[in-house]
Amino acid sequence: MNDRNDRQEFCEANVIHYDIVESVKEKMPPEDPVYDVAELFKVFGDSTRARVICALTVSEMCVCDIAALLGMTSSAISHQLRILKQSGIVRNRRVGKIVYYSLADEHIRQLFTVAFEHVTEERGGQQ
Amino acid sequence: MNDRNDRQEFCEANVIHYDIVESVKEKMPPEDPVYDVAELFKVFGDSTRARVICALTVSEMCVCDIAALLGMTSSAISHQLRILKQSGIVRNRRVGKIVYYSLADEHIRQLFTVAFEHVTEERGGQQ
DNA sequence: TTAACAGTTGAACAAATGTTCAAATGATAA
DNA sequence: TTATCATTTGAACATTTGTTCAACTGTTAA
Repeated sequence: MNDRNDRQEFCEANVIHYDIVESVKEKMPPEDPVYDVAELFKVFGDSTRARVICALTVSEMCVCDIAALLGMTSSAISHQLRILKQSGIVRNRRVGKIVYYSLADEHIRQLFTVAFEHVTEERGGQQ
Repeated sequence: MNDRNDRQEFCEANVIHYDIVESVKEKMPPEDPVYDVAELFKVFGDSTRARVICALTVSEMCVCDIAALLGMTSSAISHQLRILKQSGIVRNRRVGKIVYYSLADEHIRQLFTVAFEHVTEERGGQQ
């Protein structure tokens, strides 16, 4: 399309280190999964949802109990559970009027475990 | 403070399973770290920052090159790098006019690796 | 059927957030 | 010194987002 090689889509004007930019462009993970990862982290990045997930780490729970545990309304929790379900983070099963939610994937636990290690080590750490 | 026992701060009105709520309340991780974890995930949860982090996974880079690589302005990148630095996710070193940024912690790589596994396994998975 | 209750849903609102733009640093070279 | 360039910063703006409120499902029990 252009006069030069077509593998650089970025604006050439301000690049300082061509070789590094090229190398990183080749080696960094493909775009789409990165957006998916960001989307996953975004879902984790709300304190209410994070607390819900931590609760479900311990035990399956119904909406009512989660709301009571966290001191919030069932409506607010239900809204968040819907987001968590859409993201494939939680599952639910219905027993009569009650809907029980639980974690859908073992990765979730793993991610929170590593994240906890990070923030607890950080205590009194750099900056 | 109340007539009953004082270990339940939650609203009793709508709790269905007292025992489970009590049990989860005891076993779930303490509040403060959960908020820190949510904060960490929130920083990861922006696609620009996630892409910056993925780039820095490959190599240390300067602001200019990151901006060129991602097709964004240096200003936008600088704003995000500031957030990443404040969160202890990246470090920087200055060489003349140029400021190089790199990942500050090995946990970052680990978290992104597990997250990538999750989203790639999910492809064509449930829901 | 009716009443009661767990849960869901949509609209509305306030609060938080990311990018742009312009101006300001801070370092190099002339 | 002055000019140039990489980077930073603050204000402004549009967009996104979480909670509340009210109404609505859908199931159980009378």
